[in-house]
Amino acid sequence: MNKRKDLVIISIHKTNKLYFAAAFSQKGKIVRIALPQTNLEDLVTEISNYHPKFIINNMYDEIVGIIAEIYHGNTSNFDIELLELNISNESSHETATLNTTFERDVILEVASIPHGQVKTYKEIATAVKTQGYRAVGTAIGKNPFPIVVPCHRVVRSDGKIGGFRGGKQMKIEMLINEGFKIKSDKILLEK
DNA sequence: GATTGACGCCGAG
DNA sequence: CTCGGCGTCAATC
Repeated sequence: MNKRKDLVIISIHKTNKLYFAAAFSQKGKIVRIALPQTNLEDLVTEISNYHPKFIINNMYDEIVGIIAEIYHGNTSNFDIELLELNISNESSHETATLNTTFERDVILEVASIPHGQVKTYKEIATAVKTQGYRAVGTAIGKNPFPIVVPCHRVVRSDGKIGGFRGGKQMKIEMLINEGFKIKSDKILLEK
């Protein structure tokens, strides 16, 4: 699972029923975002799988609050500069969170999908100049910054929803929050 | 090398 | 519409 040794700061935000959390490096950059959970412990456990050394502090709660808003479909755009996009094998950055340039290319491409729009895995693949559609799916599946990097806005070419780390249900919920209509596992393009 | 994916495409029922 | 089978390629074993 590629554990990091650096100390991270976890900040938390709670909405009605869901807890949100993100891990920040010493430089104040986001190194990982956790998918929301109803249980606070599960949330922290998920992050600690990647960052065993952490402290919980409320200093970034506001940023995590913005992430929660995006999850709920608000249009607030997020400054991608806040994300740690260094690659681990490229520079032995102790704060690196991505593994390869391929992953970064894919993540950056997904990050460019505007609120309220979707793209297909194939379109992402074309954009990063590969025909390895499945490899693209795998890279998106490892997205360390869900919600902010809107991997939920990537669907299959036949209109089906496709997979999601936090379960297809959560992906569907996020798309509905953004105004999409979904019928029997397919997304309807005219909202 | 061989296997495994958050996929895509085509053809057969 | 559903399935199988094959294409493709990066990561992992």
